[in-house]
Formats: sequence, structure tokens, C-alpha cells
Amino acid sequence: MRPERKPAGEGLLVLEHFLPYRLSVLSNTVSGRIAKCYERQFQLTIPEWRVMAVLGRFPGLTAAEVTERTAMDKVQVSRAVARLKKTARIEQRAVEGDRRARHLFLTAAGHEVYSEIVPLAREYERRVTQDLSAVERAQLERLLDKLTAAAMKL
Amino acid sequence: MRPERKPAGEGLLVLEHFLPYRLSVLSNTVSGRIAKCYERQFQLTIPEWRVMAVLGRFPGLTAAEVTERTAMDKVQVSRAVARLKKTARIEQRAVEGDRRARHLFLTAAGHEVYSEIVPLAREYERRVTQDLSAVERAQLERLLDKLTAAAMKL
DNA sequence: TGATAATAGTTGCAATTGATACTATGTTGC
DNA sequence: GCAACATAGTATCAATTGCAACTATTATCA
Repeated sequence: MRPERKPAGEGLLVLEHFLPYRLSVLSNTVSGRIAKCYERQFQLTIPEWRVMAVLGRFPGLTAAEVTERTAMDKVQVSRAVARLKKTARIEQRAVEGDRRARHLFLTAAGHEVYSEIVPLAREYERRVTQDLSAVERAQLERLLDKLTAAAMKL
Repeated sequence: MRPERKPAGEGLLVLEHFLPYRLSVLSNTVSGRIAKCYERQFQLTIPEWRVMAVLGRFPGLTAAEVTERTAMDKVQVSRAVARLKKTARIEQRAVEGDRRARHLFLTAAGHEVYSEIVPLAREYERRVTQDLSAVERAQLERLLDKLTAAAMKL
């Protein structure tokens, strides 16, 4: 009775082909690299940058809406917002008809930081994907859509 | 007038098409779901499960080799190993000719847990990818390879 | 109305993490 | 054989996180 009859057999998990594992390695590598960049240059943590990024694209969201859009949790957003307020990268304005929530906006200083980081981020993305053909890029986009949708559903 | 005339304009980052962001959302969603599963059922953290998974596939690795294979850092591995030892899921044996390192193995109890988790992990992966055709699966594999290689190089 | 529940956001505390430094052992080159 | 350096793994301490509880406000509905 051989113990290791089949390498990808029933009871074995081949980690290097296991999707969640591969995604995690890739995502950590990719995000980690850019993070180093804006951490050093702007003293921004990943959650802070994420909040800024989404506010740059959708000014005036509330913290709850930021939470939805970023798949961060609300405590994480709350703390990122607090730090960003303290460093004057964002500001808050009242929400008409709801005194619990506040609209969030990048300040002028926030915009400045944002517009410095965006090209860096773009450039980094470009480098990571530079070996992909146009076709492969389209495939990637499509696959990410499908996988994300499927993962959300479970 | 279309609202999104220049969707990828110079100064704007369209988060929902930005690769690092999409990878992060997908990876967190995917890993998070399975993690919940073995956290509840077996009191295993993500790093612990990762160490077990790699030891299930490659019995006898040292902590340093686990570190290499998992893209975790060595402190993380050290702590996961400490916990797994305490919960008797793994055991250590001397390395011939090097008294610093020790070979790591799943115990019988560890194997039991492992062989219960593997089918769950498999099933979960199957569900996430069930909407993909065979061709798409191959594309995915290929794209992950390319992206991971590119990210590592930077 | 008023009681109950839901939502926005914050805070406190315990657990986890990350960076750094440390011990012990091994290797290299002179 | 012995400095100087490298490696395996652990410990320490501050910073970050995650969970649950909390305040304040708004919504529901009998």
C-alpha cells in the first residue's frame, strides 16, 4: 500500500495550483510593492490610500458608501478617515437630511497627493501587465469579473 | 452627452478597473470565505492553515523552506509553527547536520484535520470557478503565472 | 405618537502583526 | 583554527487590527 500513489489525488492539495492561494500571493506581492512606494513618500497606509483613491473618483461619498465600494470594513474606513482628517487630506461636509453621516472630499492638499500617486500607480500597473497582449488583457478583465461575481455569490 | 467621456483620463484612477485593487478585492473575498470555514471548525488561522497545507504536500520542510514556498515571512511562519506545535498538529524532527533547523511534519491529528479541510477547499474552489469554461480555466492559469512572474521581477 | 429596530460612525480592549534585534549554529576565507 | 559573516529560528515591543459594545440619529409601524 503506497502512501503517495497520486500527486494530485483525492486527499492532496497542490498548493501551487490552488486558486485562493495563488490569488493571495499575487495580490500581496502587487499591493505590497505599490504600498511601499506611497508609504515612504507620503506616509499613507494602504487603507488611507484606498479611501483617497475612491474619493478621488467619487467625491462626496459617505464613509458607509466608501465601505461598500472598497470591500473594506467600516472600522477600517473610520480609522483611515480619522487619520486623513488629521493630516488634512480630506474634509467632511454635512449630509442634507441626515446628521449621522458626512460627505467626504479630498482637500486641495489631498488632491495634490492623489494626483502624484495616480501616475505611479498607473506606471506600476503598466509594468505588471506589460507582457500581456491586448487579447490577454481582455481575458484578464473578463476572468476577474467572473471570479469576483462568483465569489460574492457564495 | 455620455457621462464617462474620458473614463481613463490623465489624472483619474478608475478604481474598478485598477488591477491591484481588483486583485485585492477578489483575493480577500475568496480567502476570507474559506478562512471562516476552517477558523470556526478547527480553530485554524490563515497562516496556520497555509503551513499545514504546504506540509501536507511537502512533508519534512524546515520553517525556512516553508517561508520560501508560501511567500509568508519568517516571523509569521515561526508563530504559526509554534501554535501548531502547541495544538499538536505538527511535530519536529532534527535535521541531520544542522542543529538550527528542524524538519516539520503533520502529526496524525494534523493529517486528520488536513484531510478534512482539503475537500472543503477543493469544493470551494470548484464553486468559484464553476462558471468558467475549460478554455477560460487555462487562460486563468496562464495569466496568473505571467502576472506573478512580472510582479516578482519588479 | 412612542416603542422598537435599523443605520452611521466611533471607541475600548484583546489579539495579531511587523520591524528589529537577539541567540545559537554554520560557513567562509585567511 | 579563528575572525567575520551568514542563516535558522525566537523574542520583544510598538503599531495595527478585529470584534463587540457604544452613542447618536433616523426609520418603521402598531
